[in-house]
Amino acid sequence: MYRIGELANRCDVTTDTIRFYEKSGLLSPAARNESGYRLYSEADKAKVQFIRRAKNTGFTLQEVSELLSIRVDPQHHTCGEVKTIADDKILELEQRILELTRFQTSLKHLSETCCGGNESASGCSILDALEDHPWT
Amino acid sequence: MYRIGELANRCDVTTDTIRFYEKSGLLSPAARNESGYRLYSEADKAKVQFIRRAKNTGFTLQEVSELLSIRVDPQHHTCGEVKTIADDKILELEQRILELTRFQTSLKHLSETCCGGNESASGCSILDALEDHPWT
DNA sequence: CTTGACCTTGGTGATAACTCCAAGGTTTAT
DNA sequence: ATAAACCTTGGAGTTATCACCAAGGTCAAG
Repeated sequence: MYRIGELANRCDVTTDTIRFYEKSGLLSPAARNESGYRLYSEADKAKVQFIRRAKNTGFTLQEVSELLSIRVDPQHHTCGEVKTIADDKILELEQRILELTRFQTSLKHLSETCCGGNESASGCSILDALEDHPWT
Repeated sequence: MYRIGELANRCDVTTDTIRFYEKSGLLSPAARNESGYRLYSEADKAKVQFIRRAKNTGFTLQEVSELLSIRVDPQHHTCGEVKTIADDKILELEQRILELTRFQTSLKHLSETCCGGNESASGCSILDALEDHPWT
């Protein structure tokens, strides 16, 4: 069992962040010791790391909460619900990945057509690159 | 030339958002009419749409500003600079796409192993799926 | 048994990216 | 010529996601 500081260290967040996640209902300590210190388990650590990853991929904390709620109370979720939530998110990610890829393609085009030298960048506009390769 | 309301409509944002972008230095109207109304060109429309797309792919407005500055003042940017900025963003996008893909793979695994029926979802946890297919 | 590093709660502050409002001027359709 | 629909500036409010601070309790080391 970790205390809050050690958990924070291992997950590369601050103690404030962990308390904030608790206040937001995403995470509660596995236990408290006699003097009220929060104590966390390995599962809690996995949960924090999950939250960070999900956040980095663009989910809001509320969406993360929705994802996590599947575990918190499995009695009140059916497999059908789980599948629906997961499949929704999969599609959402599909879209995001597509958009990111298109953006990246445009930037690659820009980079390739840019001479890269010391000349003024008059012909090297991001918008020009995007106009040549429209996104829709 | 559009007035602000029409530009907003065409770009699917509010007039407040456009004024906010102006205040943030991302966009200024091509002109003003005699009574002070903002007037926008097609290029301005392209710019707003660029901002929205970039934002959707996870860039902050500050980063968008950095990208746009290439066009705003091409005299003071060399092709070398443009290439550097673009290549940086390309790498960044590469990372984000990777992470999104990993997340998606995990969700797909969850969805596949989930029976999808009316049973309680006791065995169908996102975290379990992630533990089976660790991300690092 | 004191010092320093940790923990507690409760509250305020910070930043991004809007969003809404008020008081008033402008345009347009009937 | 007037009502509806638009525009102006300036400023205040909102939501998400934390970061920081104060006043005090806890614990291990020297």
